[in-house]
This record gives sequence, structure tokens and C-alpha cells, in this order.
Amino acid sequence: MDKRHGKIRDVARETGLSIATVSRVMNGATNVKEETRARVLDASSRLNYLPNPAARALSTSRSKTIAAIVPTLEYSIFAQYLTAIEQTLAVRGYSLVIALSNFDQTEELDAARKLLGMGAEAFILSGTEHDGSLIDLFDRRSIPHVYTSVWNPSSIVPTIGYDNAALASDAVDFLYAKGHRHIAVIHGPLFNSDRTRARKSGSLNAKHQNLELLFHETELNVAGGKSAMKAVLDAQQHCTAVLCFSDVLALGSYFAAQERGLRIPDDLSVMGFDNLDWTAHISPALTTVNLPVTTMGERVAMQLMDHLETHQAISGELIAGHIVERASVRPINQN
Amino acid sequence: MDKRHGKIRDVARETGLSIATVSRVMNGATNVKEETRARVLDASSRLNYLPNPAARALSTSRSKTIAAIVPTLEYSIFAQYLTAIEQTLAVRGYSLVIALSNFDQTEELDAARKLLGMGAEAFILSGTEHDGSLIDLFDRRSIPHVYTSVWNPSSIVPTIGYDNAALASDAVDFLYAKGHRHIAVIHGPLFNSDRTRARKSGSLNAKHQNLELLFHETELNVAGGKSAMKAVLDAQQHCTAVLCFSDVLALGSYFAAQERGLRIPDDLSVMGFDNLDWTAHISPALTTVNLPVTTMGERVAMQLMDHLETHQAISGELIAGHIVERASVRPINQN
DNA sequence: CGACAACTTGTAACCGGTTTCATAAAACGT
DNA sequence: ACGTTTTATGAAACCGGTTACAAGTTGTCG
Repeated sequence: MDKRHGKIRDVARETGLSIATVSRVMNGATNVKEETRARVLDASSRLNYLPNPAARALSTSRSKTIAAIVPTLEYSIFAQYLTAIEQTLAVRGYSLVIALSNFDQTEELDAARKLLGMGAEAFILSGTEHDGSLIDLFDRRSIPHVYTSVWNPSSIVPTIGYDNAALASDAVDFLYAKGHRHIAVIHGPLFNSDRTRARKSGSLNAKHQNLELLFHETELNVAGGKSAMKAVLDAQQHCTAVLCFSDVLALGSYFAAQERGLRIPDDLSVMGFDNLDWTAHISPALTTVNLPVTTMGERVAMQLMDHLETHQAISGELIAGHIVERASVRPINQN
Repeated sequence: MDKRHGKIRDVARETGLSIATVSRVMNGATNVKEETRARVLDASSRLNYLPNPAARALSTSRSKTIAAIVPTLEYSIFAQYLTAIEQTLAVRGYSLVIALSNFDQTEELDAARKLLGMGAEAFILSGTEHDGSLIDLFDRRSIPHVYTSVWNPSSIVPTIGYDNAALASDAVDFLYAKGHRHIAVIHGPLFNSDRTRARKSGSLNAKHQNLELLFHETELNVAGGKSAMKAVLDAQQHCTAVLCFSDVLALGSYFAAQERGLRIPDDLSVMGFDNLDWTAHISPALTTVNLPVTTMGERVAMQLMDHLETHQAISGELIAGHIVERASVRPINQN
């Protein structure tokens, strides 16, 4: 045991008060004489006293720690999202612990166990697909948890996120309204992402005359977008627009188009999804779907903290996204 | 107190053993009869028992939690770095807690206090510039800490990172060797980043005949790179190459060049820094400086864990970077 | 067969706080 | 001035584990 810094007993001895009073001061209780409080505070800083979090957590059974498990940090959309969560939690003295699942439910389960073992009081999960025993575990120990980045009113676990299917459908509607009838859709892996699947099925929901959607699955990164775009071009399916379910895929598409000497939007329209910061600055500026991940993070954090403090139920919440029209989609004459 | 799940006493009662024995089993002590171990394990899972981390932390004064404070998560280079740290820590049962400083030393200090209050056992900091009282705090409580993303052998606090100055100097040498004599250098804010300052001063160290370096400071994002590049072009300083101290700035430069109808590398060479994943796929592929942040993260995590377990000193470590030559820099005739 | 070593297990002190309840002191009302 | 609240403080139980030490068991060997 490290004896270098003071414990509550030392402060008590130093001030001639009891540890109960010191504890009261450290927790901002109101029923302490002002002079006493000052004496304690003074001694605390003199002795360099900081309450031991483990002891505090043990007696209060509160760690003020919330865990988020995300598939990866390498998609900047998650980074933005986690940033918002962290900032929101910090205001009220909560901390965020992050673990990575690498898109694997088993890894996610392991991570959750460890985080639980670390004292996490609530969990933020991505998407709706999780190992059954994970949810069992949460239920058995009544650990509050939410699914995020998705909105699904029929889910038992509360969901806070956007409606991926509706937004994808909106995107298709948008392209259709611009006159596009043959649209290539480039998306990341379906098997590990219900968000991607929701977008795909949402796009299929958009029923229009003579509309043809051609799906291309690829890796969810710039290289994937590039190779998928090349595949689209090679297939000669006379598509007039490409809808990418992620801005990074759109970036790859731009690169592919550029290498093939095609001009966007003159030769081909491109639309993205996410509204990452660079999409406004690429040329042509990318028409994309804005996902308000910062708002989402704030709401998730707020609801969880409120729940922990007042036990009020966590309610699912739809975070509205919208299309940001820029220059990468051009209207064409439909005939 | 949540009574829903078993405590060590319950397991002891259930098995008819003492809590000491249960504790031994949970911690993998070797001196427990095999049959006893099995009985305990069985009862544990039946009662859904998981040791309380706070209690464990209290009696061992070990939380197995390491904190990293980074300025932002929005630079994907930090995300990559943190990913590596998290994965490395996870293998040995440690957890990573992340806090954001937003490039502000005061915020960093606050975050550190809170993390300390959460039980973080060691700290990973970015760069070498920190509030004096932060380091005081660490020293007084003898909390191990390292500076990362930088290598500075003369620092008292161990540094694990790359030599920003040397790499910047190498980059200039590289361009010079290709015949470039007038080079614009685009970089992010100097005031809050010693890494950026190190790169700038490093580039200045590269002494060559007739070499001219023109510095442009801008925001560290795509928009910043784009506007800086436009400024470079508008200034008509007949530069033949642009060195960006960050790949995102280089991306912005590409966009600006494209808007102005300039071709890279024919009209202008561009070089980046970071080696982000898309740099290989943009056209022309970006010549850049590879920063092995994954290796860095692994080393940082390893050293910290080793130190916590064996008290062996943390040693500064130079993580070697190198230039990745691709297509965005062309050799020119020097005369 | 008995002494002694090697294993297993239990007892109880301890980690450093929070909080209930009791009590002493001060403030209040008439 | 005295009974009644209100306010400030302290004593001690408690949170749920770990671990030093004691003690009981089993095994080994001369």
C-alpha cells in the first residue's frame, strides 16, 4: 500500500475532527459549520488528500463510470460520437470507458465482462445485434444499457439513434427525384452490421417506377470504396448515380472515378452517408446524409446519467438525420 | 445496495467453504485442491458471482486501469494509436480509460484529477507540454506516466514516440534530393502542439544550398489544408513542392489543387505526414511519412504494465518512422 | 509407527471510505 | 428560564473483497 498521501483518517487527526465530518465535507454535505469545512479543506490540501475511489465505490456501490463498446475507433464517425459522450459525461463527473469489439460478438461479450469487472454502471452498445448471454448478464445484474446508432421502436432494449432504413430510403428518393433510375449502391459488409443491412433494406423500400438498384458489397474503407466503384464502372451497367452508405466509400469512389477519367457529377453522380467534415471541401462537394452523432452522444449520455440518478426509465429516442445537398449529384433528364 | 447477485459470502455459504478459499479460487491461487476449485467455480456460476472490483481494488490497491489523455479523437491517428493501446492492455486484463483535453492544459489537468479519482494507476500523455501541477500531482502520488508521440531523450519524464524533428528534416532532405528548392510547408497550429513545433524546427535544421522553406500555419483539418494550399498558390512563390505536416492537410491541398486545375505531381509535388490508410489510394498516391502509431501504442502499454507489475523503470523509446515514397512527388531538374 | 514436511483450509485483520443513529450544543418560542 | 427544535459532530457498522497467519490434514521416510 502506498502511504505517500493522506487518508481520511489523517485529515481527521490533523483537524481533530472525526472521519465522518471529513467525509461530509468531501461530499459537500450542507450540515457542516462553515469554519469546520474550511479547516477540513485546508488540511486536505495540505496533506494532499484525495478520497480513494475504490473505497468510495465500495461503500456507495457507485463508480460513476459508463462503458461504451464500439466495433472500432477507426471510423471517424465513432470517434465523433464518443467525443460527444465523453464531454457530456464529464460535465457531471462521470467517466467513459471505451472497449473495442472488432465487430465480433464474442469479443464484445468478453469486453463487457471485463468492464463490469471494472465497475461500469451502464453500457452503451452499437447496433442491435449482440450475444444473447450479454443481455442476459445485464438483465440478471440489472445493468442499464442502450443500443445506439440505430432506432428501432420495437426493440425491448431502448434504442437511441437514427432511422437508418428511412434515411437510406430518403436518399434513394432524393436520387430518384433528380431523375436517376439506375443506381449503384456501395456498402460495407452486411454480416456484421445491422446498420448496413437496415440501410440496404431501407433503400429497397423506396418503391418507384423503373427504379433499378444494383448493390455492391465491399470493405468499409477508402480502398473498398475505390475497388467497388471500379467494379461498378467495369460492369457497364449504365448507372447514372452511385449511392455510398458511408462517406469513406464515397471518397474511394471519387478516387476511382478520377483514375478512370470520369467527372463527377457530369459523368456520374455520387452520394454519401455520414457527412464527415471533409465532404464539404472535396470537389465537387459531396451530397450526403447528415448523421447527428454529436446530438446522439449527448442524448445517450444524458439519459443514462438521469437513469442512474433518478431511476427514470430510459426511453428510445429518434435522432433525426437529413440530406445535405451539395454538388456531387446532378439532375438528369428522365425519359 | 443491489442484492441481485451473489457475493463472496454467498458462494462460501453455498459451498460450505470459507471466503478465503473462494477468494483463492477466484484469483487462480495454486494451493487449492482441484475438487474444491471445481466446487467453487460451479457455485460461482450458479450464483452468478463476479468479484466486486471496488472491493478488490480497495484491498489490493490495484485497479488495473490505465488512463490516456489525448487532445482529440477526431484525428484518426489518435484513434489508431488508442486502438493499439486498448488491444494490448486487454490481453493482460487491463482497461483503458480515455479522456480528452481539447488541446487545453487546464482541461487536461481536470481530466487527470478525475481519472485519478477513478482509480487510474498510470497515465499516458500526448506530447511534452503539460501543466506543472499535473506533473507535481503525479510525482507526489508517484503515479507512473509517460509522454508519447514524441521522443525526447533529455526529458525527465520518459518519452515513447518518434523523433518529429528528425522525420521532418528527413522529409525536407527527401524533397531536396528530388531537386526541390522552394518548398511550401503547411502545418497546423503551433501554439498548442509541440509535435508541430518540433516538425517545423526539424525542417529548419535541414541545411541545404539554396533551399527556401515557406511556412503556412492553418487549422488542422481538411478545410485548413485546402485554404492554406490556396494561399500558397495565390502567393505565387513559385514553390515546386508542398510539404504538409499532416495527411489531412495534404488531402485539403489535393482538393485545392484540383479546384485550381493544377495537377499533382506534374505542376506541384505534395508530401504528407502520418501515412493514413487512404493515402495509398488517392491519386496520385501520396508520398508521406509513416508514423508507426500501432507499434508505439503497444510499446507504451507494455512498458506501463511491466512497470506496474515489476516496478522496472520505464525507459524512453524511439519509435522509428520512415518515408513512404509514392507518386505525389516528382523529381525536377535543379539548375 | 512417529516426527516432520507439504498441502489445504479457515480465522480475522485490514483496505478507506459512507452513512445511520445517537448525542451534544445552539437556537427558538412563549 | 425551560422545553422543544434544529444543527453540528462523533461512534460504529458496513461495503466485499485479500491475505498473513494459524491450524488441521495428509503424506513421507527412517
